[in-house]
Amino acid sequence: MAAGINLKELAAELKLAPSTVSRALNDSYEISEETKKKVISMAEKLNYQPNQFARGLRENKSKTIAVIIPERINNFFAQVMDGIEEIAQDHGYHLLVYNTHEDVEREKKIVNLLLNGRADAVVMSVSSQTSDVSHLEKLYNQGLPIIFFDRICSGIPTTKFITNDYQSAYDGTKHLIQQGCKKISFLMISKELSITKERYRGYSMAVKEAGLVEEPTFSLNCNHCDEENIDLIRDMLWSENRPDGILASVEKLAIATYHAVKRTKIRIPEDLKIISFANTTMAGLLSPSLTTITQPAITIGQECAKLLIGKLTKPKHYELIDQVIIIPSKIIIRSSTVAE
Amino acid sequence: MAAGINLKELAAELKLAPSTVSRALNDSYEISEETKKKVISMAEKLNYQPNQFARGLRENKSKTIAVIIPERINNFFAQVMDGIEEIAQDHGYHLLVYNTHEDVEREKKIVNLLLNGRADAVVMSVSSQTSDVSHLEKLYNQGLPIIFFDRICSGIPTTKFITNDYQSAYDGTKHLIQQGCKKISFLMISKELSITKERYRGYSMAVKEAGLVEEPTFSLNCNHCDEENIDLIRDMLWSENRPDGILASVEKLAIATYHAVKRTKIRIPEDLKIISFANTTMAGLLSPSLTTITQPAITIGQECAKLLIGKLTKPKHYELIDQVIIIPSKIIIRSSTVAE
DNA sequence: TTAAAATACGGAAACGATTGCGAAAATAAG
DNA sequence: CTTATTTTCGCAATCGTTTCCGTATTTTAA
Repeated sequence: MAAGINLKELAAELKLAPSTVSRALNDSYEISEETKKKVISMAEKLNYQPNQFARGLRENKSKTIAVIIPERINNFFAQVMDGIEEIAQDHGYHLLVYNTHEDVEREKKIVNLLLNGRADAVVMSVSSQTSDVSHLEKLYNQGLPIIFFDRICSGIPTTKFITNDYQSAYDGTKHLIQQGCKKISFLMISKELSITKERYRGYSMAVKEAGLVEEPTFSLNCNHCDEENIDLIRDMLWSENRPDGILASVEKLAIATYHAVKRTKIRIPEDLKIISFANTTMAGLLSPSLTTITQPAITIGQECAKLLIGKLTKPKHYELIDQVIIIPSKIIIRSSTVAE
Repeated sequence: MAAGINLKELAAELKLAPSTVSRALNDSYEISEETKKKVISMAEKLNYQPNQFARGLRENKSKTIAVIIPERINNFFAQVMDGIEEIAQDHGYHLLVYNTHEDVEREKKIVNLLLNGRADAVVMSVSSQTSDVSHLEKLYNQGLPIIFFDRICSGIPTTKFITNDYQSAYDGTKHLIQQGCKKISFLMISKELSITKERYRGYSMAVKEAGLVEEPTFSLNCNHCDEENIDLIRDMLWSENRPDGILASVEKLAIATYHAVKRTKIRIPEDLKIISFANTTMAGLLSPSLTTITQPAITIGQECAKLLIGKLTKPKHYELIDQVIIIPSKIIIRSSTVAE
């Protein structure tokens, strides 16, 4: 256990007071250049690393951001985190990452663990089960800066980053209609989710505008069990009045649809066209390749981190005002919606 | 900024000494049951949260594990992290996550940041560029428990978790041979990586045993740029003496191969068979579906965390001895290696 | 009844960094 | 040469816990 050297020992080595050494390392104007150089070189030589507990206790800052996501095996969230991490690393911030597995109870536990100063701020996307938000209010009321992305929580007055969910769902649905779809199904994982509501609005509007009927059975509320979802979708595809187009509001439901279709004789895109919100790099390799609404995930992560770190480092210049910032998605048309 | 209450304030509220309250909350034998109850109920009422900096400073423990991975947009690493997190959460540990992006310089910086007690232990998989391991030795010499998984670092005398890389590569190659392949290519991302060496050994052995020639040009050393990899593979597939089988040592190279094949008239599996180490859930949906060597990622994560937390909480019962623990992979045969 | 031991709690010193304040030493001004 | 000012640095308090002591009270043993 070759524990690192501490400030007092370093000071003793230099025959200086700890306060002087501290100031020298923090580049205080009170210390001469000469002394600073000596201190810094000695610190490097002895590989001095300031104890972050002592510093945190004194400054009440952890230089850490907590990121809470509902699932990890998902390119969208992975990309967002890469974006957050990039900016965070640039500013010397560390990332504490938590996966709620779409479970609101886990989410509550995790949020409670964040009440003791372990993180200076929180970036999160709520679980699909989250409707009661009292745990998030508690966090907010503690004064901890918090930002939501994608699956936002409108009840908390802070800044949120999303994509143009309404518009892109509208555009995606319209694309299906232009390709000849008459009976379009909307696949979702939870009615509670902000993204579900917005994307459904866009879908619904496009359907209405086209004068099509919106069958209630076409709005399929799936869950987080892949196998069950496949069965649900397959049942819908086997039914008398089956859809000829699908808008999947999340990637996993498009994947489930592909699996479901494999168990039928339905052909994509001839019998069924499908478009999905998705960030997978494999969209182009599926059979047929999947038309996607792709979210600017990395950018979202970067913007979240920029704003949050701005708020943490220059509180006077940055304000987490109650607003929703929209970064548009891109529709990438592939074979799953276009008959050859 | 409704800051939480601290121990002293809680003690004042209870008209007790801070030391007594601390002991009561930590269930010390020195405190009467009656007092304990009072203290605990008051602590809950006032929502007291012990300051983790003060505690960390005093105990020199952060209850945090650092996880360092080379990429995040990768199901294998995502699953490993889910496994680690599951066990960590059960034991009250938090996860600090870092992505090196396969960049050894970033890896060094990150490792250096971990020298100040921010984490109690480290779980990592090295970057593909890592050959000099002095930064990891420094970490080890500091006495910080460290465990490697998958891409291990044999120079550090600690416990490592891997899958049966040699055996599964051998089996995978043999499977290709049984399916009629005569000219098998081995795709890798870095010669330095432990997994590359082992998987290559298995491949090479199977090729030799079958009496086949191992063309030097068939061992393709790719990099981390997807586009370049696609070009490299396509060039190989366009060459006079092109392979009729491919063993991809990592998932992204199988994906790159599929992309490359799309730009040729080569048919899978008729003209080219392919098997790959991969953990994607979409293997079955690719066209044709991809035969994979799938690693027990979640289990690997769980085992890493179990051992590490055991070492941290009961140092006498757990030892991070210099050994490699093997958890076998599973070969899942799909259409990419089997002619119909 | 008295000494010894167990019980229950308080006081104060750590842990390692930062920083307000004061005091030397060096320099400038008169 | 004296006084004022600046530069440079040390002392000590502080952040919130935990824990080593010490002490008062109660219980047990003799």
